Amino acid sequence: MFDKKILSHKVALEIKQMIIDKELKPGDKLPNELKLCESLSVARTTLREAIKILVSSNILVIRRGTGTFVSDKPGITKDPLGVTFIDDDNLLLHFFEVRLLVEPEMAEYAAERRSEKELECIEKALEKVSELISKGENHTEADIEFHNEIAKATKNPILQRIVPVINDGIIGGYEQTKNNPEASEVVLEHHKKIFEAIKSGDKKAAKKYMKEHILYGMTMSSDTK
Amino acid sequence: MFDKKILSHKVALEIKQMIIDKELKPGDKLPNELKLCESLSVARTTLREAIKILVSSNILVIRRGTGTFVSDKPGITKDPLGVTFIDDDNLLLHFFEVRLLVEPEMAEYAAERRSEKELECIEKALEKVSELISKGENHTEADIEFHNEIAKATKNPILQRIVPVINDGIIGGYEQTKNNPEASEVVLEHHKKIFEAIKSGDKKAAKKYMKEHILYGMTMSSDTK
DNA sequence: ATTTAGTTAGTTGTCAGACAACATACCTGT
DNA sequence: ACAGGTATGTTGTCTGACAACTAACTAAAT
Repeated sequence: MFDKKILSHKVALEIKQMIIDKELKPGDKLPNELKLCESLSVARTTLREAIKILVSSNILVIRRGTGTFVSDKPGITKDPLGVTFIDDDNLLLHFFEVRLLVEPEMAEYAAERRSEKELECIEKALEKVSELISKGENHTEADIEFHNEIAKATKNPILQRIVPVINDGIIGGYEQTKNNPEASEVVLEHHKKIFEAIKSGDKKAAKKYMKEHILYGMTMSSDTK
Repeated sequence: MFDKKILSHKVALEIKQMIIDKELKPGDKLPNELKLCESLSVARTTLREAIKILVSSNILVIRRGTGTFVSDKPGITKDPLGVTFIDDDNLLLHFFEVRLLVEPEMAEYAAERRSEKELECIEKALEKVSELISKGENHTEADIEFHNEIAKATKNPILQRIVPVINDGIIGGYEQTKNNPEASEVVLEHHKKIFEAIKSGDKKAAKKYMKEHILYGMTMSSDTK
C-alpha cells in the first residue's frame, strides 16, 4: 500500500505500530508533535505528513490546540465509496436498491448465527428506537444502529463494514420521516417482527420481514420526494 | 467533511475545484508545487498537506521526481472498508459470502437493464479472459473486470462502487487458481453462460448461473487453503 | 548505427527554526 | 461565586534551503 522509500510513509507505519504496542485505545492522546519528532528522529514536516496519512485513514483525529488522538472507529473512513462524487438524481433510490439486495439475506444469516449476546444488543437497539419514538425525537440513528447490530450478528466482518456505509448513505439522503408518527409506528412494528424472527431462529421470516421493512422505507422516501 | 478554518483543507477544495474548472482528466499533470504555491498564495508546507489529503482520497497521485497527476479513478480509495484492519482467519470466506449475497441479484438487474453498449463491454471482458486463458497467463484481473462490467450494466452507481471493493478484497486473498487450467476452463464456461443469460434478458438464468459461478469459486478457494 | 554511461534539468521529499492561531485551565479582580 | 484576562500547551502556517529521485538528453564506447 505504501512506498517504503518515502520516510513519511514509514513513519506512518511506525506510529500505527506504536499505537498497537503501547495498547493505545480509541480516544487516547498521542505525545505532541515535538516529542514524536524526537522519538522518531524526523523533522516535524515529515511527522505531520505521516499523521495526515493516518488521519485520512481515520486512524487518528486531530484537535487543533489540544492534541492528536486515536480515532474512535479506526480504519473506517467517512465516505469510503466516494459517494460525494456520484452525480445521480436517484441516488437515494439506488441506495435502497442495494439495501434491499443485502439486508434480507443478512437477516437470514443473523437468524441462523446470532449468539445470545448479539440478540441482546439487537433488542437493546430496538428498545432505544422505541424510546425515542415515544418521546417524539429523531430516531434515525438508532434505527440504523438496529440494522448494524443485525449485521454484527452475521459474524461476517465484511458485512459489518458494508452495511453501515450503505445506511449512512441513506441518512444523508433524507430526514423527512423523522417526525412522521404514523411511519414511526410502522417501522417499530417491522423491527419487532424482525427481532422476533431472529430470536426464534426463523430464517425465512427474518428475510421476509426485513424485505417488507426496506420496501416500506423505499416507498416512504420516494413519496416525500 | 472538512474544517473550513484550516487553510490546507480550503486549499484542498480549491485544487479539487481547479481540476473541475480546467477540465483536467485522469492522468493529467498538475503544475509543480512551486507554481501552485504561488497561484494559490500559500506556503509549500500547506500546499503539500492539501495535496496529501487529495492523495488519500485518491483524487491525486504523486510520482516522485516527476510530478503530481490526477488519479485514474478519482474518489475511490484503495481499501475503503479498512479490510487491512480486520483480523479474521476466514476473511476470504466472508468475502465470498458477501459476493454470493450481492452478485446473483446484480446479474438479475443487469439482465433486465443492460443497454447494447454495456452488453458489448461485458462481451469484451469475456473475450479478454478467454484470450488470457488460452495464453496460459494470469486472468484474475480480467476476471474481475467481467464482474465489474456487469455491475455497470445494473446502472446502479452504488453497486458499481461496492462490487469492485469486494472483488479487490478477494484478489488480495488468493492467487492460487491462476495457473489451474481445469478451473480456468470451468470459469470461462460460467462466464459464457452468464453472458448469454444477460444478453437474452433471462433474469432467472443470470441469477442462477452467477450463483453457481461464485459457489464454484468458493469451493476452489477453500480447497486450496 | 546501437548501446551504454554520464550529465543535467525538473520535480517531489526532508530538514530546520520561527511565528500564528487556537483550546484549555488557571488566576485574579470584582 | 463569577467574569474576564492570562499563561501554557498544542496544532497550523510560513520561509528557505538542501537531498533524493526521475526522465530526457548527450557523448563516448562498441
